[in-house]
Amino acid sequence: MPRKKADSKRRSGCPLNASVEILGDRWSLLIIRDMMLRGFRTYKEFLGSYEGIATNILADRLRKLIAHGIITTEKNPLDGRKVIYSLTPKGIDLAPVLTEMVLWAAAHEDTANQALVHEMRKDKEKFTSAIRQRWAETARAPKRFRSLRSQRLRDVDARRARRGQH
Amino acid sequence: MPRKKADSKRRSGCPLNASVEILGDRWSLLIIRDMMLRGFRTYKEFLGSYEGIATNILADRLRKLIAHGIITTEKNPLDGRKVIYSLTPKGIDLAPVLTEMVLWAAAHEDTANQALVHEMRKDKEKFTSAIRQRWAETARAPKRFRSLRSQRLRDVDARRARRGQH
DNA sequence: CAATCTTACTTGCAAAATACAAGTTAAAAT
DNA sequence: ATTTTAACTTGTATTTTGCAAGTAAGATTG
Repeated sequence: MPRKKADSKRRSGCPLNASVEILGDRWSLLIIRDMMLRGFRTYKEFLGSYEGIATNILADRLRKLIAHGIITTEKNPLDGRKVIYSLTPKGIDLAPVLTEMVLWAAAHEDTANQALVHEMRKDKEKFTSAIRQRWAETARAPKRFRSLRSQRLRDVDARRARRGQH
Repeated sequence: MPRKKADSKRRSGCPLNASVEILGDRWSLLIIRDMMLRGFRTYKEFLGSYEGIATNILADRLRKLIAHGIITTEKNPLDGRKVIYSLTPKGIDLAPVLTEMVLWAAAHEDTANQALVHEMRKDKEKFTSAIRQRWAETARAPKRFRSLRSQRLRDVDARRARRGQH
């Protein structure tokens, strides 16, 4: 079974064209950014992101990212409503692409988040390997239990806080 | 006069969002690839590129790339019909972005052009600085005369060849 | 345990972007 | 003087996007 498969409808075999066909829209990379940098894992979190993606577009993009093997889903066993989205190795490999796009815009456009940019610029390698590190700790199977447990604790806290506000 | 200017309509200040709003479509980066890697400079060359961009879309993308300061135009003084498109420093700074996108797709998708990919993978820095080098030689003002002269000679050759075919 | 929330979606429709075909205009070549 | 070429523009159909309003399954609350 081949791990790579040619998309028969592709306009050309150029690797840049492949990237552009998969990632070349106004939302896909922002979703990946939210997963990679902000640790977002649920539909609701993506919906709440600052840029304000529409719910139908979000559903469509998630579907496409899954189809391209960039993310995967699993159910949260502690709350059957929640779907947990995770980056695959292919997805986490987009870290250098994101990094270069951030650095380019930071150099040539008027943008915010200079702290992030400085960290990236200081040592790209270090930055992307730190991303990988966190991903390996939270998203991969071996340590899943810890991850789910801390998620559950956070949920309990959130509920308690909400009650407190009413 | 500030070299960077905030786009008031931007969805967020995140640098990745800026990149995605400027470059996030199916054609812009392909045009930049053709300029950077294939040395394309004219409308007709872009139109003839393998992926087959539609003429109205091409005109629109070129206009937007100019508006964003990524490319510039000048008239070819030897042929008043021709417009010469060039990458600006901001445009050539996209080389690392292109490189990472190519390497990502080459690693995870079924793509062609393995020679290019190997060269990129062997030494990214070397590759992007070679791109810069060529750009500095052909696109910048100081050596323009040589560039235009060789263009004229190529035109003459092309005409001679066409006549030969009839 | 019935009513109410939450979460992750889907559906319908208007507006915008894209693609395709067919012009148009200015300059160059014949 | 006529034809060709280069760089576009102008319709128009199709596709994609965005917005508002559902819906269904599961969890929480009184």
